[in-house]
Amino acid sequence: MRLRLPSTDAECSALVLDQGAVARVGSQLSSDVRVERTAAIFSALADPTRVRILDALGIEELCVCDLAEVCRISQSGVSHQLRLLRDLGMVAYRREGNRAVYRLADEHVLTLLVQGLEHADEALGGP
Amino acid sequence: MRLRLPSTDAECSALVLDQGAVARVGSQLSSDVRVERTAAIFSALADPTRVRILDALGIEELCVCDLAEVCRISQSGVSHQLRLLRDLGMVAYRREGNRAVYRLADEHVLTLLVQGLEHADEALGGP
DNA sequence: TCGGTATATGAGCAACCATTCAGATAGATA
DNA sequence: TATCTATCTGAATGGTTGCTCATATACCGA
Repeated sequence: MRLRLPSTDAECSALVLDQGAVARVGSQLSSDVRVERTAAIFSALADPTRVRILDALGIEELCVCDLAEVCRISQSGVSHQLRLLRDLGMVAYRREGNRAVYRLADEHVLTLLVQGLEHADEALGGP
Repeated sequence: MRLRLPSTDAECSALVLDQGAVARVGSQLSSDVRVERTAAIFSALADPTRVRILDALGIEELCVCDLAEVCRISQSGVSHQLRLLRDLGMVAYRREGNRAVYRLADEHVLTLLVQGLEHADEALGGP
């Protein structure tokens, strides 16, 4: 019993070496939506500017202009990134006169970020 | 006292609204290397194929060919991604005859992955 | 040594993305 | 109302990247 039709990829003629393992793993593997949503979450943290934005908001809430200063990119650039983070529910904001004051949406975001930062520290002695 | 020279960006004329906040955050912000290393780690998890690879290896170790089957891409594609993950120290492998059997490098990788997966589950009821 | 098989690597391509520029929108002040 | 400021948004662009094809390397059995 084969798990899929022959690939269009010419090189994969043998298809599977250990059918048992493939079946076991295949049945326990996360669903496509779950995998894609996870990748999307990590994608949000996969850019230095966004990491800096979230790191900054983890310290205290800031308006767009000040975020631009802290992140050393244009205000427009920050705004684009903030929209992305907003759409993903990672940051929230309130209007205060002209300003839009942004903050982290919840603790969970900070937890994930901090774990990444710590992981980065550990990688110091790595290859 | 201004924190930097006037930006090349035409629109950011005011530069900073709350100098105090910018100074406070700027002094506590993570260093550039730390931020970039963190983004690099998250980048490794920012692709559905790599999430699938790590998720699969979190269940049991697999050879390249079987990983290709599980991830439904070509063997070459998996090999490229595995090299990336290897260079980042996220997976390790042993040779077994012709095969290269891959496994997760350490627990920390799985922890990070699982947190992302759980975060993805929570986002179900989101916007 | 000679095929056959498993993996790795390089080139090329199509898609995506982060940034900036230019302009639009909205609130504050006069 | 008019003006200034803060933010947002669309378009254009340079750079990155994930994939496949083609090929190279390495290991095994005959």
